[in-house]
Amino acid sequence: MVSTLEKARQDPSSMKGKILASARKVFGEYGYHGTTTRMIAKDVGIDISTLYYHWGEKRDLYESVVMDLNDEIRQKLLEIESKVKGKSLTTRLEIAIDVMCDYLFSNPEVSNFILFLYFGKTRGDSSLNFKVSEYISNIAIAMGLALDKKYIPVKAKASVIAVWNSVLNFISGEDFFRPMLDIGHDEYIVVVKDTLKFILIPAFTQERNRS
Amino acid sequence: MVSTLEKARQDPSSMKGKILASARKVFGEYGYHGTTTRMIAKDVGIDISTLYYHWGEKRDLYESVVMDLNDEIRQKLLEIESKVKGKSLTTRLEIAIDVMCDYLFSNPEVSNFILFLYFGKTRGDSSLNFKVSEYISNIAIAMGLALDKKYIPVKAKASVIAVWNSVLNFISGEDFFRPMLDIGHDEYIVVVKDTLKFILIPAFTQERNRS
DNA sequence: ATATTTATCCATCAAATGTTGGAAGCAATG
DNA sequence: CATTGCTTCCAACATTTGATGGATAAATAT
Repeated sequence: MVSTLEKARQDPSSMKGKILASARKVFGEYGYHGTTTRMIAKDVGIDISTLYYHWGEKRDLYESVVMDLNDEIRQKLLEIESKVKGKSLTTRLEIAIDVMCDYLFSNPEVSNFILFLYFGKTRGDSSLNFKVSEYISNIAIAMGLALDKKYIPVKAKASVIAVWNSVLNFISGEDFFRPMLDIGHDEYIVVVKDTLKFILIPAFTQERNRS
Repeated sequence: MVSTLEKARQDPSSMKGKILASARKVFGEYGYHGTTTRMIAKDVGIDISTLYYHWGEKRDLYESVVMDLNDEIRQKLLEIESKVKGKSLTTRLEIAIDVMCDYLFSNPEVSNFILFLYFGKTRGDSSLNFKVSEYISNIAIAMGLALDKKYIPVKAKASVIAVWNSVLNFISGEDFFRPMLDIGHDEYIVVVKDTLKFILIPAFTQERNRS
């Protein structure tokens, strides 16, 4: 399963690849239960049987999307990790925010999909395990919030989670929030980046002397 | 519709009230499409026909939940507004975070429901308008982030949105995030409040001198 | 006590949805 | 050309799901 999945990723022009891309998109918009196999097939432009021929059950297709996303995000985080090496904490945060925002704004269905995964239950089968856990730890280390790889403070992890969530929310909630701000898409991107930096950088860079 | 809705809120022991509460819970867990009318009926402990007798179509029930939540949240925000009056900015933020966290941790289905509303599309009919817009502005004013009620800076609004989202995410994502932190529920609440304060208070209280 | 309204359930329907079988196209191979 | 294997579509099936009609009981009114 994994090998065929990777093949589909490597060749987005193949039918399996096209289906996977559409599935990601539609699942991301409507969630698991909100998506019908017919919707995905229609998005690809094929008959529903063809979809089943390539991917089997709906659940299997869904899980393939999860694994696919897992890989893609791990790669993105590795990219960030290498880019921030040796920089100051402020610069590290700025780079991380910029790279993640650029990536997610270019692939908005990604953050939507992940949020569904976090907060929505799927009837019947137990929820999938999206391996954020290791990501969080890696980010904490890359950001310099944890010194010892063995022991990462709860506060550091929680902070990373908060940041990660903020990013996802701004991207996924654009349709909801942008009208409130009464600005265009491009300006929205700038505002999001600025706001994230405005909120996050002081927290992590200043000395804390609070109760 | 509104009057009957309010009646149901006022009397949670009535059948309409019990259905509304169950609907809120199940819709919050599984989203609109993930929820079946039979699931709600089962949660209440009644036959599906009885549910339809009281609330009519699924969509109507769903919209009633939205309106119900709207009222409840508006009330919560008014409560916060009165509590923070005259306090320092730091204290205002602390109070707001505490009150909202306490409320949402006691009613976890609320934040889940709202997140579905933000990020999930529902097939067919257009999305409901959850009136966050006015909330955001009111909070910005109550927090002292905006001086002029007529003109609220984009940055202030965006900041409030970020805060609001962070709270919702931590509460809704407890099942997902708490295992990463390897702590219990009560400690999780403490960590969430601390993390939010840790991140948010410096951002809003310090003088900013950034590019 | 009788009539009327209200509330609940059982059985059922129609549409939507996940899934499959089989026929038909199509390319490569012998 | 015939055969084989791969791909696609049409049609259909079984289940789920939103929704309703009608019988029955419980409450209320007259």
